[in-house]
Amino acid sequence: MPDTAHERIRAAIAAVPAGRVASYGDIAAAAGAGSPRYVGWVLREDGQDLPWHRVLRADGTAAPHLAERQWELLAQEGVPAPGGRVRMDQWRWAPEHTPDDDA
DNA sequence: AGGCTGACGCGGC
DNA sequence: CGCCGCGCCAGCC
Repeated sequence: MPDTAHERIRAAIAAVPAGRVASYGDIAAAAGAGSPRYVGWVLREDGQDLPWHRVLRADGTAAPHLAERQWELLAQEGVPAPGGRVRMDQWRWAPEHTPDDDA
């Protein structure tokens, strides 16, 4: 189990299966990052080798400069983004149990 | 040391 | 539907 939030975030993103998506907030929560911004920071620095295209905003939209690329990659996994927006209520990756099962 | 920014999220107007 | 501010963590100026 990674010590730094940086690694936990990378692990959380890598844990998202193909054909499913997760929001920055989901990743942050699953990794215990505390802030969704931290997720974006990690992806910018160390996300080139991660399935970053499976990470979307909470409302199902994507970052402007990556959107075109993101929809393309997601489409290849079978995730459609009609109107530049993925149906989070349908494609959002649902963890089977609570992430921080420390208790 | 202080202040701004960013692949965000949410409430308020 | 849009714009606004605040909180969040870390980095950069």
